Amino acid sequence: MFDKSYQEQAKQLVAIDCSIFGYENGALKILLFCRNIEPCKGELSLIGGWVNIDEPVEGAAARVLKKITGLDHIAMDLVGVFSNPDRDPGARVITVAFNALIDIVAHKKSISGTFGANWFDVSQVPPLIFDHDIIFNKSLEKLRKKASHHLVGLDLLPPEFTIAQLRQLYNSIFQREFDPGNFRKKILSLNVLKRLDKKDSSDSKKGSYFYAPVNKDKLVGLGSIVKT
Amino acid sequence: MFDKSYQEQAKQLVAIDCSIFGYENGALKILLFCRNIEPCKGELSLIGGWVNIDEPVEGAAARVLKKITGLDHIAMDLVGVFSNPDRDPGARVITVAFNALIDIVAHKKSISGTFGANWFDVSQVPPLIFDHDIIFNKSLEKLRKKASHHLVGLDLLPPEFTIAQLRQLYNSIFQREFDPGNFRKKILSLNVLKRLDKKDSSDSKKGSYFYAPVNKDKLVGLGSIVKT
DNA sequence: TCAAAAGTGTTTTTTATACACCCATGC
DNA sequence: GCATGGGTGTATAAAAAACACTTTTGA
Repeated sequence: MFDKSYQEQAKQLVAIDCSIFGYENGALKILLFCRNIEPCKGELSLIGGWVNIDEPVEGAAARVLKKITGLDHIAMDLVGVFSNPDRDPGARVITVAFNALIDIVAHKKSISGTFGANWFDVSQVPPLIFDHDIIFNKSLEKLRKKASHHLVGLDLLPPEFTIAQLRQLYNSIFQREFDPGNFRKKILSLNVLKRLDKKDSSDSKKGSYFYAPVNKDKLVGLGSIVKT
Repeated sequence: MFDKSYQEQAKQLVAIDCSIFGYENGALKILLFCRNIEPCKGELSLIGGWVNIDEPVEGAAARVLKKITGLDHIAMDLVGVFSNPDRDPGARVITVAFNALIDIVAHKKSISGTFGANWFDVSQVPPLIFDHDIIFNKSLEKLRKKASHHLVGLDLLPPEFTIAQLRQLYNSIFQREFDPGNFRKKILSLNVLKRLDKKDSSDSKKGSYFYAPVNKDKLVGLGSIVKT
């Protein structure tokens, strides 16, 4: 039901922006970049990139993430489309925003510093360029929504982790304290984690067992994990 | 963190598509259109339109909806971005998909027939052009997700409705039978509807009270209405 | 009078929450 | 031994689900 033919229609610039989340030292972090072109050169932003005409927007996001992190198959979710005509003072640019969740510990060395990238605690994010503040806020909201019915820990934590580490991650995502006993029961009742024979002794004298997902595909549709 | 300057980047066509949902005679319906331009002229599709360079994507969607339905302020939600390079055989077109919920009864006359538009029961949707089948499926999924924590009835039903009508709407959205007693209790416990003094006698001898929202703004964040 | 849907009440089950308490161990 | 976080159990509260029953009234 198009009211103008394809030829008559104006084309426009399309970009993607990614909120790259990581988790380290009990805090949820986001990767921010020092912009190296005008306008707003030198200011902080989410990572972005153009969408080429021969790739879907998810492809563009994956390409940018690969370049930044060296990783394929990063967990990604659509956050929204930001398209106010004047959102980018350089030109009319429609941007599609994604969340990306990565395991900082395993990949920190290759990321931080390069591309002018630095991790920031999500509770202490400085002002960003354009509408990136708005995008970031919506990203965080989406992350919380996702975490409430999906074990996001498995993307943000190393492949083997303790229940306490997962709980602390949830504490930092939702900015509240989950009861250790109840959280453990809830998570284990989902039947998606198996206990390993290894223990982690860095956080307690007794040591706590490592867990790993039984099956990465079984981590969706878990019902509510936490109330929102 | 753009790797090419604005000038070097290829521009592209951006469109919106809307899944317009309505509810009538106990069935959830979607408005489909007979496409009047090539390619795929004469086949069925969702309603779409180009995004102009001086408007956000939501603006384009609202503009198209206004043209089709005559209505402003239609409830809209982002469904997703569909951008496979070959999704539209006519050209590379990135489309942003939205859900729109409208009250069929009040506006049917002005819609059906015009623009080659017709309402289809969501359980009997014929094949659509391009990737519109995929878009439609995702739209339905999003509608269910929204309905599980938001009283979507208030957009799909007339301004005054009975609890039974709302329940039947939920039955048709989720394709299951909600218990009349429990559904009533759940809805009324949300404290967002007020009972009117009028009764509707079309569905029962006894007649049932009409209800209306106390405040349109209070209909978000209601916690879970139905389990998903 | 009776069928049919509206509306209310009760019981049972499930789930969430609060919190007491034992366990293992490094200091 | 004892402080510390891991891990388990239990008691309570809240929510969801199942379902019995009462009300109203047109046919």
